[in-house]
Amino acid sequence: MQTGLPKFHSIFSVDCVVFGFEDGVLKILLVERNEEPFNGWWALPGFFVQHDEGIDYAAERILYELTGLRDIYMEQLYTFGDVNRHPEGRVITVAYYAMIRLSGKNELHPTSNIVKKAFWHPIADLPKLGFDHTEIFEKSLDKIKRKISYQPIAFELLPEKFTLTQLQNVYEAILNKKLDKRNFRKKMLNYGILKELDEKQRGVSFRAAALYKFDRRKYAKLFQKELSFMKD
Amino acid sequence: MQTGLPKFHSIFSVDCVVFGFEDGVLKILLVERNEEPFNGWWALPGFFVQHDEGIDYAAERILYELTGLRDIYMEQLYTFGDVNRHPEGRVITVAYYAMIRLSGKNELHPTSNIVKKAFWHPIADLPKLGFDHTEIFEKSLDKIKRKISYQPIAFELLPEKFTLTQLQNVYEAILNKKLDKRNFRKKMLNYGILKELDEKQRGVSFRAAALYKFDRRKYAKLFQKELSFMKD
DNA sequence: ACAAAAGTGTTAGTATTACACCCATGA
DNA sequence: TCATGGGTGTAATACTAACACTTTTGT
Repeated sequence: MQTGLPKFHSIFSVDCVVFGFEDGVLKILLVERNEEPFNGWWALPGFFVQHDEGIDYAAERILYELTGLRDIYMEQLYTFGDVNRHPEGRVITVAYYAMIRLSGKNELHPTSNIVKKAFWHPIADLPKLGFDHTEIFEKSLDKIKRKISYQPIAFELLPEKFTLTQLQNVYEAILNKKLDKRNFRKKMLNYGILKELDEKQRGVSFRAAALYKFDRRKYAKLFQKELSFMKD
Repeated sequence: MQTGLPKFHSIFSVDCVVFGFEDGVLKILLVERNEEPFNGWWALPGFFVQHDEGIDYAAERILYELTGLRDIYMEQLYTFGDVNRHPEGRVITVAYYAMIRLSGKNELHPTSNIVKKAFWHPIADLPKLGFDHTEIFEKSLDKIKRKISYQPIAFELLPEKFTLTQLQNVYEAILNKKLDKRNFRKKMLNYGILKELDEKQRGVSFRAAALYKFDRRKYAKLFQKELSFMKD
């Protein structure tokens, strides 16, 4: 390294909070660590950033290596830089949050042996996590609670085609409160960003619900990038 | 450094977007650099983080050294980590935004010679800045535009005692649009977080306006940390 | 026929918008 | 007395919140 740059360097990492929605329950992805420190503990998927890769890219790479997941919605959350957050030295971490459609069985295939396995865990009763990962998770949850009210991120957790009840369930899981069914539907449909399909739900033992798609084109047109969802 | 930490290290820095409000105009703090790269250019105040200091602390220290400012409202904004954002090597930067009361003449006293001087510049016609600082500034402006609608950050830019018109001017400067005077006042007073003082504005050559204070106590009580300001 | 979830409207209350004139003060 | 900004109210509209029953379907 050259000229004016200082001699003291630091290590930095990324950690990912990956949200998934399954069985009406909001979950995040955890890994069981296979390395010191916190060997055998559960933690968020995360690892060191290479010297020659951008941090956004690193976040995607690391998530892929630790879980086999790729091409999912991901945003930077916050950077945690307390001096003592890593027991073995100064490591600054850039946290990301991500959302994924859990379609039945997404198999998780870590390709790295720094973790023993990866698995989904409901956010309701998270165990104690290694490092400051509990704090990171909490911050990510706050973030999506706010974000879901002005950006259409709920759709990232649902399959392409979904029912209004499923959509409401996502909102309820993230906001952690019940919403009124009639008001919810009225509001959602009013935005004009859902397209009702000719298709109906299949394989249920009761009245089949109409299926909808999120209409990205209409969304982009109507609100150039933003809208006010769900004050409820 | 020990055990499992990798050999590749990186350098990181903090950069600060400091907002001030003066003569009805929103300004940010710039420095004239006295070092390569971008020697002689204007840029955001920023510098490298020490190996043994937390990043929040580093942000405060660096702002103080480059400007003489201390104890001001400051929040982390975003981390910029493209590989090539710094021309001399890999430098990841954590950006902060800050707000300060500009009471007449805040003298700026850099105590470090890595900058020639520090000065306030209106955001309306910012020059080209060094590094990716223009991008950082834009992100910070987006952030406060949003934040001012749900957190009482406008008060950070005003003196302890202010008039409703001054407060409205802050909103207008940040949102970059005119607001209706009657509606603004009604709304603000309705929140119940302003305390009207017995005092009036002095030294003006027209009808003196009533002075108000932001009532932090009431604010904290009413809304445990949040409220919805100004959809206007 | 029954269990389970889908689907549907109205009303009351609250918040938002648009809009224009008189008032108090210092020069 | 004039110039300057301070201060004020109302009506129309849009949004939010609360609330319960009928319909459809598969078993």
